[in-house]
Amino acid sequence: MSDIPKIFSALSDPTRFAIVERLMNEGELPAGALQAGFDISAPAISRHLSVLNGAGVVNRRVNRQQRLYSVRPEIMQDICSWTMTHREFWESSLMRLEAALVEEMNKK
Amino acid sequence: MSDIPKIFSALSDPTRFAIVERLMNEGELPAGALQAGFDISAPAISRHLSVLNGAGVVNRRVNRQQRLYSVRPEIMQDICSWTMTHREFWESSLMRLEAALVEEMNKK
DNA sequence: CCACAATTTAACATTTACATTAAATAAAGT
DNA sequence: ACTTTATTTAATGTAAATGTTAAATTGTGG
Repeated sequence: MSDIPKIFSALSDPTRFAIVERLMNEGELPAGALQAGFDISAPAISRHLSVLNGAGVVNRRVNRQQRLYSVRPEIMQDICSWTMTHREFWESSLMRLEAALVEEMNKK
Repeated sequence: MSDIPKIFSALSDPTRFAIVERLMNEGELPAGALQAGFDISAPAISRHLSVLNGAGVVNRRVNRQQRLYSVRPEIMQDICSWTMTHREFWESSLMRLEAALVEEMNKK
């Protein structure tokens, strides 16, 4: 299994989170296209991309003088799977909360 | 919707991640019980719990001189929901990857 | 009220994260 | 070869995170 805290660390920065969302919505993009839209320097974006790559969140591909980045879908599946391993906990907890709310309503 | 990067930030620390997993498996626990098992000082654990609480990941409840902590199930649901909003992206991507693998197999 | 137990806050040191500007690298086009 | 384009690496400063020990807080019980 993959290192979930490391993935979360990569996604904990708002800029990196936005980059990943953009890549999922728009597909593979070069570093330059990602810089546009973030009020931040090119080296800063490059570092963020390097962090994402280091955590296995994105892939890097070279095409001419561009570096194209894309989200590794396995990472999203890993996060989803992690929530699922605790699904019994949170689904039953939420049901108890809902039941407690209904109780409250009936009392008043 | 909730602040996913903030939740990820809270869960990016290995100690905090382990605390949250323990709380989900064992249920509500006092700070002291959480300290045991982590080779770290009580104030450090207290700070980690405060960070988790600040991000809305855990709830704090007072009972006698103990502070009891538990995971807020909504947070797990929020993370799960976030992956689901991008499900089309990652499921189709994974299918393409699998198809490409099958192609490779057939060639050889 | 005093002592104990559980936990947090304060003060401090150290490491890590993130931004910037300037310089380096890589690939193409002229 | 020289210039332009795209991106990264280096050097540096500053802010934030994390750990420690010591002191303060909060609640129980003699």
